[in-house]
Amino acid sequence: MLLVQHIRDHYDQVLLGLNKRNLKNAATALQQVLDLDDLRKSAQTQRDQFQAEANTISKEIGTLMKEGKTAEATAVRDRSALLKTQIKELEEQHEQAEAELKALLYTLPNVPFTAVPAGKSAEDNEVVLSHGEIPSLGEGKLPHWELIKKYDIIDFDLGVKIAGAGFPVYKGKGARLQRALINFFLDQALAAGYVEVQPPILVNEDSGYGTGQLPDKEGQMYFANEDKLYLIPTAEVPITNLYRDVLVNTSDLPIKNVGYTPCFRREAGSWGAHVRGLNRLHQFDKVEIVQITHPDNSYATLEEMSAYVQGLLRQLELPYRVLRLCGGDMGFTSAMTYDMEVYSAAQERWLEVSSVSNFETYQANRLKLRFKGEDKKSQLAHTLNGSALALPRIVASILENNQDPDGIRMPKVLHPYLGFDRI
RNA sequence: AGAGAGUUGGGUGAGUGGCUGAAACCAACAGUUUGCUAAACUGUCGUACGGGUUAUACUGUACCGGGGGUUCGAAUCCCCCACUCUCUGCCA
Repeated sequence: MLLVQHIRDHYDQVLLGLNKRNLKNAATALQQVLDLDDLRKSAQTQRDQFQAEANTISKEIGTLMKEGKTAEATAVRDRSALLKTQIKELEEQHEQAEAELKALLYTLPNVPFTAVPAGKSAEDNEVVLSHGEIPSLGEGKLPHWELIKKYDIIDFDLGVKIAGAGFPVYKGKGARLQRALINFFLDQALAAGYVEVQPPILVNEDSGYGTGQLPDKEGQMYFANEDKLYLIPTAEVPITNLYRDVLVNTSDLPIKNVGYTPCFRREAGSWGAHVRGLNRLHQFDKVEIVQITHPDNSYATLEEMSAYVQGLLRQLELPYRVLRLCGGDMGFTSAMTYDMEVYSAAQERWLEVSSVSNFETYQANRLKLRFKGEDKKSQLAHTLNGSALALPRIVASILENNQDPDGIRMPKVLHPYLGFDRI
């Protein structure tokens, strides 16, 4: 959520940023924010004055009663009653302005960082770099949804029986590959200084608001109605919310956490020709890295996290490219995002396997995640996160890129985790 | 799921409807002193939103799990909700 004070102080910059996102009526919305805030303030100032008077009167009455001056006390009481109705009126004004302001702020996305390119869709994203060679497979190359049947390692039909489309069943070497990747990713993160956490995979409403999935993406999360809990779409939600309502010391920063969780996404309305096989699932596994940093360091950290994720892809021997997302394609809460895509050689297309973002104070403001600076004033920290990595599309590209007539070659780094080197 | 108990500042923990933004202790921070360490002593020490100021100072209001009510006045009384703990039940 954007800070009103920030909008006030950097109006032009915020407006420019929101325009970069192609947000309609940005200027109107911002002006409305300021108006509502003014309204809120003036109502509060007046209410506080009346309340102060009422408080004084109450004390007077107490004294008068003690001294037995009942008649005088009753007289003062009338004034108090009048104040009370005025206070109530102003209170309502204040609450309404505040509620409207909050609702409006919830609809405003984060302001893109200056380095974010303008643009409307994925086509306008900027390719920052590419790495690795795109393998040229001969005739008879199979897409991963054929390979998994051929080698009987992932079964979608069984998943349909148990749950529905988009819930695969991993079997035999397929299951082992999942476990190997998870352990490999976790071990790498540990080596890079991340502290592992195993969070709940169902979260309450407050957590959903904390990281911005609510109210923006309400319909995209599975909801356990009986207990009012959401199944997490990403470990970002529970891990970042560990720090909701937390005031940390500057010396505690940066905080680095990594966690493996299954992720659940309803993906309502996003099924089509390009989502066969592992390309899009309702349930998938992901290892997520989260950092909480001092505002001065967050962009250096973003680069560090990007480099870290690229290191994983190199070790897995996958050709990849890094995109800097344009304003129109960036997530609602992000100030800048890098997407990492691997090349899937049978499908002959790039697949997004990681998204690394800096949210600046956007999440921290909702979370009330602050640190005490050297001037002993508390200020909002910056939050970042990234997939490191999401499994299904990694699996898809490993299977497709490494296929040969004799089977599928496994990346070297996984051999110790797998206990085999081919499928 | 049933019954009971509870929820107060960073922590522990007092608190008869006005003298309580809240005792005390601990922690933290600053300082004094004994050669250093330890100890002792003194002081500071919640958050949010306003007013005010170049910035301080100063100042108002709210907050004792959340919401509502009674009252001139609520941490304290009443109602609803959430959560935690204990026992019983169930269970990996």
